[in-house]
Amino acid sequence: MQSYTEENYLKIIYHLAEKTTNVQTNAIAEQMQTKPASVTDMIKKLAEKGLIDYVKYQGVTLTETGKNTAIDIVRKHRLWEVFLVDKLNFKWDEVHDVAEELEHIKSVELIERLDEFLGFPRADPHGDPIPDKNRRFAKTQFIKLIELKTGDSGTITGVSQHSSPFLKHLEKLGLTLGKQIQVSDVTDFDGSVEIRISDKQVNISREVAKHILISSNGKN
Amino acid sequence: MQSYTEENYLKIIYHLAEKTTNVQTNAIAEQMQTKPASVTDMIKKLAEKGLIDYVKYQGVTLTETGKNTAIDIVRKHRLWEVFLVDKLNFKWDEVHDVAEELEHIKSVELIERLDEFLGFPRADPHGDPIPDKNRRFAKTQFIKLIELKTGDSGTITGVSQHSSPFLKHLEKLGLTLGKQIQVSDVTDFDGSVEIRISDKQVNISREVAKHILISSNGKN
DNA sequence: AATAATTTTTAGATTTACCTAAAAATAAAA
DNA sequence: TTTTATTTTTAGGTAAATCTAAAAATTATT
Repeated sequence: MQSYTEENYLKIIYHLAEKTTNVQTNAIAEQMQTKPASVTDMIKKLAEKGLIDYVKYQGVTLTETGKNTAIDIVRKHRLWEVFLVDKLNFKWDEVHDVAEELEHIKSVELIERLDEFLGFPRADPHGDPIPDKNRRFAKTQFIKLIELKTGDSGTITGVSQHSSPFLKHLEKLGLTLGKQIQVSDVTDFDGSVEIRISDKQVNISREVAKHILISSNGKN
Repeated sequence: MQSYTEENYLKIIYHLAEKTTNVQTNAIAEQMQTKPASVTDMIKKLAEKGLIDYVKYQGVTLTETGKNTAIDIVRKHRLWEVFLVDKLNFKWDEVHDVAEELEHIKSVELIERLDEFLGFPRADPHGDPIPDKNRRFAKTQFIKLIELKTGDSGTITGVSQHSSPFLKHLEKLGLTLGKQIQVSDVTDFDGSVEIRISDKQVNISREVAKHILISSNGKN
């Protein structure tokens, strides 16, 4: 049985491990909004509990057990987000903080029933995949909007940034999940992308385009 | 902003205060499953924060602020119980522990939307009243089944014991909320009560009858 | 009212998750 | 390959919530 804090460490290590194999102390500290010294304390403890492998100065990796725990938390977080949006009519930019709390509720039964109640959703309101109860993720084939060439089209199926300002911005532009888009131009000057969506033309910055995930309908 | 633990203290003091005006250290300790010495520490802290009035050796009472906080927690607890039973098909004897965790989720918006989603229920699955967002309880007029005389009838509208064995027992006997009953006999010997429910006769012990709450249809 | 029993508080420790400041190890630059 | 910069760890300490054991206050009993 882990504490709230331990669970947060595992979750953060899990997410960091999606980018780098050996997760560093400073990276964890930044995500946890704490100091590196505190992280060292905690990772020692997690290592003792067999949740991570830890070699001094070399960063950490999750053990099987640690990874399972992390995936369970991710699953809970995303299911609660679906609940908040689908059932309680929260907007996609309002759900993160609440889900951050709800993800620590311990009952297994609760999550299985919630999953069923929600119709076994495979993605959360931001398009992130929801692992099933056996911790298996549906295969998803995302491509970043920024990687599309002029003429390419696809469907918006996710975002890789969950900050409220970013999501509100997308919403204002009509760039929500499920929308069909086509790249009509890529500006040489600043790399901003001109896209067609529902017969309108919108221009988005490179920075925005980097965080929109597209399931491609194939090139041109 | 209170900690999880502080909230539990306030909630427990609130419930104890329904029976006695000055809530004693030992009583709190028992409910909190902790030691009196720990309680003394905590009530000092709560008193400093202005959540309770505390005179050494004289027990505590909730201040206005403390009471409000406690009612908010009770409201959350009961709304979540309704959610678990009505939406996720939990049984009434399975919801307490999970609701005990859920009641500490902080978002006000969440609770208001949950309340609406559930259709603004006025009682939880055990018949306990749910305060509205202004902390007002619906007036309820309960009478204990044990207080009914032979011939009296009424509707089961609550229970004053939430333990799983007790609730399972009631369910087996068909004594669930909303059921119409009539007292057909009270045994002199052991005080057990014979009742008629849906044309069946069931006999319940004094102990059980004490914890069933009836909204009376008037005497005889 | 004096004694006994109970309740409550104090004193001093422990554990968890933090912190700062300084030392040690590793990585990058001259 | 030294020197410098960065990262990480150690050492020592703090605050929250708990504990045990003993002292003090209150309540009950003779």
